[in-house]
Amino acid sequence: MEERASRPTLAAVARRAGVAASTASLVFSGSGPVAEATRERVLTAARELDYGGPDPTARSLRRGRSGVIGVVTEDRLAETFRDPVNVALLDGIGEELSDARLSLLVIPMAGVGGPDPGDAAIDAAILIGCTTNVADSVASLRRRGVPFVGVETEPLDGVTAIDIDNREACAAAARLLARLGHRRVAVVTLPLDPGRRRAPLDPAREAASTSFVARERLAGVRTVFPDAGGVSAASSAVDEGMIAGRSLLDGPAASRPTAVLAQSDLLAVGIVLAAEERGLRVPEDVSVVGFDGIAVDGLLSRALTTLAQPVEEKGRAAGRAVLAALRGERAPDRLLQCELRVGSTTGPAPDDTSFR
Amino acid sequence: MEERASRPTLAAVARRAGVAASTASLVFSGSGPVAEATRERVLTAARELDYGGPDPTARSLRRGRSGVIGVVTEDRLAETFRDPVNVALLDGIGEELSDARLSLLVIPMAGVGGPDPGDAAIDAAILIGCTTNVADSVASLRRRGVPFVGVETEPLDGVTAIDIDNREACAAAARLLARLGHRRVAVVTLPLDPGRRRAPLDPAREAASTSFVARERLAGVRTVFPDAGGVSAASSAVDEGMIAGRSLLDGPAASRPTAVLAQSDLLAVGIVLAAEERGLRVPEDVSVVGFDGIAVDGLLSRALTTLAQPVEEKGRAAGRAVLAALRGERAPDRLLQCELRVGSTTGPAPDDTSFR
DNA sequence: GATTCGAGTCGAAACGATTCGACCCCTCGT
DNA sequence: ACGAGGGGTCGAATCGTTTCGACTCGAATC
Repeated sequence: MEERASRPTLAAVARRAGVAASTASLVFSGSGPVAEATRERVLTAARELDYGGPDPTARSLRRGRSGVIGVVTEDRLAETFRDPVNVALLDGIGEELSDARLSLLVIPMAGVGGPDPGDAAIDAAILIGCTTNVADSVASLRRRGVPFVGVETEPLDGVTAIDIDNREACAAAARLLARLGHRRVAVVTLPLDPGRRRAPLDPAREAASTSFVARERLAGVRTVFPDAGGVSAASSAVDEGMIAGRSLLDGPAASRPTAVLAQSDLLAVGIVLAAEERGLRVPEDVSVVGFDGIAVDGLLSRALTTLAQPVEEKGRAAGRAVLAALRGERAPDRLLQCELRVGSTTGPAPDDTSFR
Repeated sequence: MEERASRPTLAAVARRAGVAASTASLVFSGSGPVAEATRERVLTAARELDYGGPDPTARSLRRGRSGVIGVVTEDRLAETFRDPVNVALLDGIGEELSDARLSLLVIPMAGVGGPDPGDAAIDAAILIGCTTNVADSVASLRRRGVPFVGVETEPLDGVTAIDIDNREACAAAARLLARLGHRRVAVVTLPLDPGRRRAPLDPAREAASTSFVARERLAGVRTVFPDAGGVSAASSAVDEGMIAGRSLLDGPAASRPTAVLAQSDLLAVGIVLAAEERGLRVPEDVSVVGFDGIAVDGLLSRALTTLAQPVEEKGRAAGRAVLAALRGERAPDRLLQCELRVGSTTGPAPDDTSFR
């Protein structure tokens, strides 16, 4: 394979067709009048030289647009696709964008060793799943003058925010548990900061947390259970949920939480598994609530009580917002509501002798 | 927002720092010696002007590389993410690529109204899930001189092929059914051609099919059941499977197939549902086999008999191959094996009065 | 003390297109 | 018949870098 035998250029095609490069350009871009005969001649020359059309990079440089929308994700590429929430989100975004003939560039967030979001040739960007370390990416995009929208990021100046009502959703779940008689509830949070440390919650860590989503969801629970404690996980995954579940469910029944609110369904599944591992029955001994409403049926043989978020609608909204940003407009913020979907992992609080 | 207030350029930074643009370039690219004092001066100037680093497009144009790998998929963007096989594949690809600091550009295949694969600024490409209409994309990439690898595409000249052994896998499933006494088996194929027509199989259509995967899988079945007929689906989806299932399972028991081999798990699920809809028991009245080995547990309350393919390994292999292609090398072809995973949707053929 | 060497810097030439203004010539209107 | 208008074409400038060869200057070499 003669790999890099230089490809023909527009200039070469023009020369062969006996026209100026500018005229040949007109033929391919379609902007501007060209005589039918000339067009024919240029197209023929292109075919003869096996010219595949204008070079995208050169075209982008000159035009100032690349036709690519960046999707900045928190994790490494590999992990982005492993989370069903991200996938559903991308699905929604893609739906809006493919109509506009735009491509989707998946970019890992700044600072994890991958390429800098600013190093990609993109016209606009969407920040998704960027919970812990959004600042670098935002700065990078701003410096580059790339317009962007945020999906569940901290409120950012001049940036359209597409959010779900995390606080109210979690408050609703907490109210359910309160109604069922639970008093000792624990929360398993998403990673709180770039270090992704697994550790018990404490006020200092919470205050220092860079994860807007984790803080909001926690705050929602606290509106009902002001003293709720818990632990933070290192990622949204089943095995992380198990680790967190073990640390919460070990110890005597009198101090054990009777309900656990997980900040993702995957974590929730892990907690259920950890409970079963310990011989605890769900929901008789401990209730578990998840978040997301993704299909976890494959992982769990029962219906998880969860907060179902309209994730595809969120994606579509983000897609529309970034399209607006591209036009220089600013789409209004959105705050989508979740639905509390009661499954079979929640039930009345167990009789608690320590309260008698 | 003053959207397009032109951003500072490298030249502006250089001017401010009192050095030549070429020297400033050296500072950012790191290639070539620069005095510490000069570097400091340039960096300071950059900071003062809020310069975010060299423009990626201009850099790409000059360097001839963009740091982006294209993933060409059959469907529209939106549909790409809806198929769990694609997602798992992307996951595997991303794993290999993120180490190389490359980004992933998802490009819908040529000819569906989206952007042409050649219109994207990519260094190399991977063709995935391109079953029906790969020719245009291949031609486009070739004309552009973009190296690429194919995942389950037709064998292509000079292109590394990452395949699974579709033929042998389907033959193995067919042997299982033969062993169970089945004689009348039908196949539900993936789309056979760009038209994605739903229709009974016939030799002419099969010969004209542009889908390598569909043909191979069908051929595998035919090694055991040379006369197996069936229908083609319009896409790999549960509802398509139901449509296909209905068309196969209507009619008297004597002519009805006793087993159906679907070319994807999603189709298989649809067929099981169609059977149940008709009051047929699976597997007592009809056996169903899928393909892929993805988690369909959420869709079906039983374990599907299926051909599990090593889809993440396939993705990683594709990632490694494209990295090699980027270096101008050609990675060897791979032919990965599938595993016949027997679930509870297959069983002995029903007693068949027409054979007595 | 002349010579070589290399670190550091610079200017100019790509990279491959698009776009703007100028120009030509033919047609149409009056 | 003459000016206006517009379709069609062209040349030149531009987009923002990187890279190549050349040049300078101080230090090391013999």
